[in-house]
Amino acid sequence: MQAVGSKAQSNSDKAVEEMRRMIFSGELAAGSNHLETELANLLGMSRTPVREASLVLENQGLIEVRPRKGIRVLPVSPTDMREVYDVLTELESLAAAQAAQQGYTVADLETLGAAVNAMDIAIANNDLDAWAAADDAFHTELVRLSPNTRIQSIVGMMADQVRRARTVTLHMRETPHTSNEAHRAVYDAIKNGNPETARRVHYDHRATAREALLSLLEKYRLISL
Amino acid sequence: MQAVGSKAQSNSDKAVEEMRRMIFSGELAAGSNHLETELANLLGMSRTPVREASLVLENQGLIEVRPRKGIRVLPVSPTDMREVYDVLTELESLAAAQAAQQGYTVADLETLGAAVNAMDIAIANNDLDAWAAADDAFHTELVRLSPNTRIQSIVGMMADQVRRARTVTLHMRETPHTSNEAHRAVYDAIKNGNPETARRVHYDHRATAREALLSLLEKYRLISL
DNA sequence: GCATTTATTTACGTATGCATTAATAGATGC
DNA sequence: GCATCTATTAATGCATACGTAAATAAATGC
Repeated sequence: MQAVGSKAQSNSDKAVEEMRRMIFSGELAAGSNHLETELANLLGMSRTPVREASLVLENQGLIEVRPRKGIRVLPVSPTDMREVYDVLTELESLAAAQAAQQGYTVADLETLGAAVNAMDIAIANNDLDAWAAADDAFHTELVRLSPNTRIQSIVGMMADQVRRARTVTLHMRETPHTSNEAHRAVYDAIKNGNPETARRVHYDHRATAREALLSLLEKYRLISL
Repeated sequence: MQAVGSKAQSNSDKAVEEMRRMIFSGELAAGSNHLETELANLLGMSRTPVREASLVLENQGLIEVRPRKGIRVLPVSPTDMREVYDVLTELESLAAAQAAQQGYTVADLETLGAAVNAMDIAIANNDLDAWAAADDAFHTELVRLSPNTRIQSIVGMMADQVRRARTVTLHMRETPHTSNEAHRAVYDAIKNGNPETARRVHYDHRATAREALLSLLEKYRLISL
């Protein structure tokens, strides 16, 4: 048998998973360089799976492979964040519109609704980490409700970058109240089968979030994350 | 020294290039399966660079790696094309709007203008292949004029899929006159610094192209390309 | 002392070997 | 004749070895 969550994976898969985790946790800091041999030792495997993992992570935009300089964890600049948010804004809005068009039942929307509620509770408890987790869940579920699998994978990659930036910025800003209203409005629009409302509300929400983040980065002079 | 175009590349790079070429030319047919050893022999190298190339092409959505079944060239279905066009529609429209906002001079827009003219000439000569090449050039240059590098790479990947479908459909349809008018209108909107016009015209253009392609695929019962 | 050349180190790219294990063929029982 | 079990085949995942070339250090000339 095989555990539900994951497991039974190759070393190459484990290397991808571990390196991702280390990048997000900061164990592999942004801008830092690491030789293949170093990572291989660190992960207890040979260079081969590390090389394969590097290719995957490079394609995902998390690292850069520079022969003889090492594998470099890509720093995220304000410009990067603007690019990422611009893509997210367009594609998630379309996903929201398409989700609204699908004619989902309330049962289908359970996960999305749960995420909205979780965000409200997290705000009430002033628990920013729980809020971030619920926010992630909302956006993940939103694109999952779109039939477009390409949007799902692209948004997934862009969301990684947002996640990296958020580990730095999460506790710098005001508690995100208005954001929750937007999420609930998007949820309602999908539930009520109103594609254009869903699209517009989500679009504005992401555009607002983008500007809030960028001014935060500027305020704290965060030119590299 | 090093040739301008490419060269001085590793076997791994060559494998990516060659396999891409073979996929687009049909030498590696959609749906076909190929073992690592087979491709290695074909390309005159060992399995190692072929494996690395496979990972890259898998991330680009051109193939699927199925252990012991072989490397499978992914067929493109009408659903895939709809997904691809939906993403292209959103992101290229944003690129067009951003390009219009940049305040480019006519000199900056030379390549884009040349592509528009080339399309007109190709239509006049009834040369569909030249038209397709110019169309590619237009869309590539359009996103290059946007400052968003992520849009560039995502659109590049999606455009690959369009290219694959077009090798089949190009000679099936009517000569694309109206498409040229749209391209010129987008060019003009960018030149005149009119972001919203650029966005809207391009959006409608892509949406129209999508529907035209999908009805063509349906008409000829092309469920897999 | 500084620049330039030469020697050394070492990280990478690739080939190769091997254990593992999935897939297939063959054998056995009913 | 069909299902089930066993044996064989072979493709993969990974470790390892090695030649090559880049980066660094050392040496030489000026």
